[in-house]
Amino acid sequence: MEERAQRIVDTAIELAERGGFEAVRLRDVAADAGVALGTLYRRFRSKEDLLIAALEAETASLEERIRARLPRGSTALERVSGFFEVATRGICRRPNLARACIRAAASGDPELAQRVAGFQHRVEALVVSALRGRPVRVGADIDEADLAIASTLQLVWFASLVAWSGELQGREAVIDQMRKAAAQILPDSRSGH
Amino acid sequence: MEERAQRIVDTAIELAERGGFEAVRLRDVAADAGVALGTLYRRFRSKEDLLIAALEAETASLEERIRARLPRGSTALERVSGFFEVATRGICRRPNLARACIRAAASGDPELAQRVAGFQHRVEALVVSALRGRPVRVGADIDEADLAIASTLQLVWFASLVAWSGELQGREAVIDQMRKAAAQILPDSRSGH
DNA sequence: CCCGTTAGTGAAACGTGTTTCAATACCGCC
DNA sequence: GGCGGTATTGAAACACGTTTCACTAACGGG
Repeated sequence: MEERAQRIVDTAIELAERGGFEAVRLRDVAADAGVALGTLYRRFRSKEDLLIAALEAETASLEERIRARLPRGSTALERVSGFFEVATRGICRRPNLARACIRAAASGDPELAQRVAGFQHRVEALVVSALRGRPVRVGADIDEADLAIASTLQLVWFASLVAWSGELQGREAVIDQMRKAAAQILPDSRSGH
Repeated sequence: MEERAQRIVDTAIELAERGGFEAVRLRDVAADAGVALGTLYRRFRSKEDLLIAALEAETASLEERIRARLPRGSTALERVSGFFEVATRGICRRPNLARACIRAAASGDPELAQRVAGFQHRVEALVVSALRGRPVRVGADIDEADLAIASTLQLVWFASLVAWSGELQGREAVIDQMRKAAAQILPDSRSGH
């Protein structure tokens, strides 16, 4: 991404951190980033597009931190629960930003669906990594059963984060829900490996 | 709900059916319902509020139809899968309306969270009904384990519908995902009852 | 160095969600 | 029937996402 687009995204992240979705006023983003409104719209089709770009940037950094130290634990359940705990805390650390990105991701805009799918696949890869206890790349050949488990858990996480973003439940409830879901889904036979 | 509010919601549903979220222009809703814009805003705090009311109305009618003939099947898995198939088809029958309601439900507005939670609890009750093979009221005393299963499946369904509403996947993929998730979660020992 | 093309700018305009307000209609009560 | 209070109306105004456009700056090839 060119420097200009990067600066726009950074500005959007700053504003979102401060005041959430509504605080990301595109006139302000453009002004703060030092570009004209038209330039912003040349790079990003919509506010949601911009916030998905922010989500991607944040995901990349979060992913890096998580991959650096994969959750330890002797069973798949412990590792998967650990992953979701770390990931949830990481996301909820900046609640306004998170809410803004989640809202953009849940907007249901078909133009953005592929990008949101990319995010989901990255989460799935991280879940599979935790399942197996060793890193797995996005797009690598993944066992069908593992992928099915990861896919379901990722959906639960997403829905749970939407509920969190509406203040229907707290951060700990999300973590708890993921622990429960993981316990329900993971076959015990998988505990060792 | 008074007749006036009801008429506003009905009008919103009509417009949403025809053209989705954006087609529900509140000026048009007010005009078509024969009330002033201010009157609409006295009853509904926002566009999302109005669409959640539409969701509630639609849910009530869908719920009635589903309760009328609970999915048959000798195992919990069959019944639960059957429920989600019927429910998904019922919702996807009017895709524009469904997308509009889903978008409102996913907006993450704390003002509406309780109402969205109400919807989720109704779905949970229906899932538990399918699990047990007999009707369960909303708010009834429900076994903790059953509720945990229903809660997880309901979250998967919601997230899957969000993906559908973004045209990331088709209606059949949602049904398939629910079948898979149910198979993952339901303990085999529960098959009989 | 000039030229054509592309990116960027500034400002205005449009659409739609939302708010506001003065004027009016309605309705129960004395 | 008059009165007070509340609901409704009509219209305007505001905020912000989005589009448009005429103008200018930058830049790479001849």
